[in-house]
Amino acid sequence: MSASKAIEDYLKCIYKLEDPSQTEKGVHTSAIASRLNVAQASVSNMIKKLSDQGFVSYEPYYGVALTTTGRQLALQMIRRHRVIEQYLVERLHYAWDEVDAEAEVLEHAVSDKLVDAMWEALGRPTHDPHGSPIPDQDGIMSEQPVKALVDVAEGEQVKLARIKNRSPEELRYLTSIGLAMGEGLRVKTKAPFNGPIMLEINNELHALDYRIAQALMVERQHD
Amino acid sequence: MSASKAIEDYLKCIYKLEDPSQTEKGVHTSAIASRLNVAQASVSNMIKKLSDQGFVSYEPYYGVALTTTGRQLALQMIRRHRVIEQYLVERLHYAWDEVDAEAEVLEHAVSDKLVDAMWEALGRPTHDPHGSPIPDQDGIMSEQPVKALVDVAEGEQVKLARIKNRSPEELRYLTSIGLAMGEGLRVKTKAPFNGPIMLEINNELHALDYRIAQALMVERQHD
DNA sequence: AAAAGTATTTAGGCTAGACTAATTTTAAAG
DNA sequence: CTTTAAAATTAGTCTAGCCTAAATACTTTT
Ligand SMILES: [Mn+2]
Ligand SMILES: [Mn+2]
Ligand SMILES: [Mn+2]
Ligand SMILES: [Mn+2]
Repeated sequence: MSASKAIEDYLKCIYKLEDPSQTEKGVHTSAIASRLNVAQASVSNMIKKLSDQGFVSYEPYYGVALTTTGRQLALQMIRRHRVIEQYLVERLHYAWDEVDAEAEVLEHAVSDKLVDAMWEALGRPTHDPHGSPIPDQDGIMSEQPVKALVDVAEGEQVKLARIKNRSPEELRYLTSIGLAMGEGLRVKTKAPFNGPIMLEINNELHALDYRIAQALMVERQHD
Repeated sequence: MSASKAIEDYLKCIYKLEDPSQTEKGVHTSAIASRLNVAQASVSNMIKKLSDQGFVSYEPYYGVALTTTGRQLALQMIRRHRVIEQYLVERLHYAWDEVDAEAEVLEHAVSDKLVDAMWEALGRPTHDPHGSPIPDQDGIMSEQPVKALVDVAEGEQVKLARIKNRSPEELRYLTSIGLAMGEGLRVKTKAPFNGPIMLEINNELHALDYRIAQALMVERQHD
């Protein structure tokens, strides 16, 4: 009996919520509920099941944490998702704002064999169309040392390395101002109070909202 | 609200059962139950739902027939299934006995956009890896005038045009005796009482079981 | 035309996942 | 150290699909 679509999405969600924080507290059920757009009661229910099946450890009123098994399954799903995204862009002419919705469904339907066939056909890619790393067959994923655009100092020249944003509308907006993976940009000014960030892209000036900038990860431009 | 996986499979199943017979009676619920491996009561239930949603017309104790809407959806699913099969063989090195299981799941997960992208990438193929015709975007499917191998007269030379069989084991067996799509063969003798059929393939003689031969469709060899 | 045999439907249950409303627990504020 | 607010759990429903067992309705045989 393999994991259901629901279980797969919950594990993926928990993985993404526990990753960045590194706080000693577990993932809150409310965070899961809001990310998956389900009621908190539904999460409580599902967490109990995930715990019974050994995918998470759980302390009521405290938080959830993936077990080794759970993390493996989560990484397998992330691999599936990202390989599919990359394949759609590389081989079937999808745009980077179209792949996430398709992958979100397909990830539950493809076999391991198919994922590996796509991965091999692409030449074992290491990153998806948004710059996120693709775990290998053993679930090992290299996290690149990139930093958030909002932390870049004024005047610095960087290039776009990763976009942690799945909204098609926002992705299209970024395209429209000339941003694409690997594209160079310079931070001109940063308004206070988490205000807009002025960017120079292709000799054009653009004001980028702080919330959007938070999802953009950059690395120093190799001269 | 689009059709569920279950509904899609039921419609596809009904389509295939009503196609060959051309009897004036509808499709029997027992036939659906045995083909889908579910209990008859489950079929009764689902038929009621399909009828409510306008996919089939239904006369209790008589039979089921697809409506125009139902047939359209069924043909869309068949298109999806066969495009996926062909894509897996042509682009991802699948063997013809491996594609059906994968397609049976994927057909419920792919978008129309993806199916069309695969179809275009392949150059708008007209047939799947087993020789079955692929409906076009409007659901129009050309039925080729082939005949069953069991109806071929002794001595006749024909070529394999289609295999109505999804069992990986039997498909591999056919491969092992030298049969592939388009492969030429000659019927040497046909044993009585639906007995084995002796075939000459590549100058080798093979005895083929009648039940397997029923699924093989052939056309006259173009000299 | 009645009896026996099939085919089909009905009745009643089960599991997975979701929801709302009500309650309980923990955290934050005064 | 209370009071209040927020977070999480429990209780009770719902829908989709499936199941088994029992009751009907056709069909065939005698
Ligand atoms: Mn998903
Ligand atoms: Mn992505
Ligand atoms: Mn299917
Ligand atoms: Mn096929």
